[in-house]
Amino acid sequence: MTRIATLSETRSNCHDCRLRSLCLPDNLSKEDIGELDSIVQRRKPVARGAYLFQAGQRFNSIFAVRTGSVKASTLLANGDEHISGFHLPGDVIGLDAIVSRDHPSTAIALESTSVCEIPYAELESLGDRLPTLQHQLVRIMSRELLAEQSTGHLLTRRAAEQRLAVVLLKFSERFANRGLSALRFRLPMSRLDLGNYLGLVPETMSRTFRRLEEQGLLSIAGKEIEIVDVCAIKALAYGNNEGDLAAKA
Amino acid sequence: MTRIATLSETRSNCHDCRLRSLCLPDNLSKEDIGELDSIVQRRKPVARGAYLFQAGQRFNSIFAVRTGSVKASTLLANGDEHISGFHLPGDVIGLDAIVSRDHPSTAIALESTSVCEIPYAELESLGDRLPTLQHQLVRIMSRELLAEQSTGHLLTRRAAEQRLAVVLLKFSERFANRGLSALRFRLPMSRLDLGNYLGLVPETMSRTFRRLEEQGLLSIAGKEIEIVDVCAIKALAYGNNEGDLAAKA
DNA sequence: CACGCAACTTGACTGAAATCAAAATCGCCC
DNA sequence: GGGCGATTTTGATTTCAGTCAAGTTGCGTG
Repeated sequence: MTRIATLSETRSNCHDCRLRSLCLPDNLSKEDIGELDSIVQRRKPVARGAYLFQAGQRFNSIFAVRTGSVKASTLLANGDEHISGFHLPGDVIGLDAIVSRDHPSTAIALESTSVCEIPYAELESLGDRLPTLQHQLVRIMSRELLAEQSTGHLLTRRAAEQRLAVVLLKFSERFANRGLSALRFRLPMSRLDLGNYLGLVPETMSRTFRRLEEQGLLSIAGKEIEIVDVCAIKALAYGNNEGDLAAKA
Repeated sequence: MTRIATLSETRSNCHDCRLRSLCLPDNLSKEDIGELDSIVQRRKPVARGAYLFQAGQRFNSIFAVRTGSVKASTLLANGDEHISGFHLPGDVIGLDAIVSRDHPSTAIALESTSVCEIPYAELESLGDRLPTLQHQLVRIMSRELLAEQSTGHLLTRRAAEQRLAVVLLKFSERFANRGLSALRFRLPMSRLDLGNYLGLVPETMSRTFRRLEEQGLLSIAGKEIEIVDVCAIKALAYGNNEGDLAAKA
């Protein structure tokens, strides 16, 4: 099974970055992008399992994912792990730490991952001088708010099939936003982790994926997913009709 | 049963507003607050059931709740209502509309409610001139992000008692943040609406409240709630130990 | 390549929340 | 105060995801 979904390598400057329209440079003039460029630190790729930052760590920077993927994880008081999100290239991580000045969760690379690190104090200062940049930051935060609300909605649904259908459609859309196939993609996280995020145990994840495949909605090979019957998946996800939350996040 | 929890009337300017530290004026100098004041529109109280804005409506303003309470509601494709949040005095509403330029949900007053309306274009312009104001807006958005993540976490829990325990503790904390009793408060929303938010049907809400009361954790009179055994509620909410997410949102 | 561990699958069983149905209560308006 | 509609409660039953137990597969490391 060959690899279906791949993000091509992004360039080493914001102006030429393929993910520009999802990230801070969007809406900025060429000159302003140049200024932003000067504060962005392009970190070397980190290996799978590496931490970008840890919960409780002092907040200094936000991070834009360039390649790879990241999960946001919290260690609960009872020793369990809770996964609160998955970040793809183009996502900006760490915005939740701005208010409290420390990171509420740990960011762990799901595969080899490269990020742009943007020191927040410098971003803040630059934003004071470049209003468009500051506005773009606010827009990105608004976008993240919407995404979190959408997750909240999905998690009020009890049915495992529905939860899975919604999250697959959300991934589908996120991949499409990045120029990849909406119908065939590779999920970077384990079934276990995805289940943790969805509030479903591994047994249920296994059964639910299998049911969706047997019903002809999906075709699955390991982590490779093909959405076979988009209409049926959407009907399952949202009730009798398409769209609604999908159009927002 | 007399009314236990009440927010006193806020003053008609930002500087003297009791909710200042939860809202945009926080961290601003007296002069800057004066400038903010000049763009804030203090709307007359609206009646219970009134809309502050509707889903799909063009985004022009954000709203700070001064008195009363508001639910955020979305009409789903299948005709059902989904409730995505409850806003108390000091909360800033509408931040999720910044990116898409239209409101994703409808804001409905749960009781007589007054808000300060802040036209966003004016706020944006003022923020360009007053960096501290813009930074405060970003902090408020970061706070909202945290709160949404916390909701997401609660909703991965399957047990109705745990969901209810967590949400009561969150309300408890929010009331405490506003100078009210953390242990005795009146919930402004119906059991139906709270259940919708939690993904629990009315029957389960009824049973779960009753169980928590029978077990001695709560004392309930209609919408008035008293948390009787804080330790037991926290143990129920978070497993064997206190704190963790509670400390963040 | 072999081994060990983590991830995943499968089957049987259980229990909690949803569903269904109906009754009771509450709040609002005339 | 009465009526009506919405909300809430109560009881019986069903459903489905979690738990328990064990087996299988995949991946990474030496």
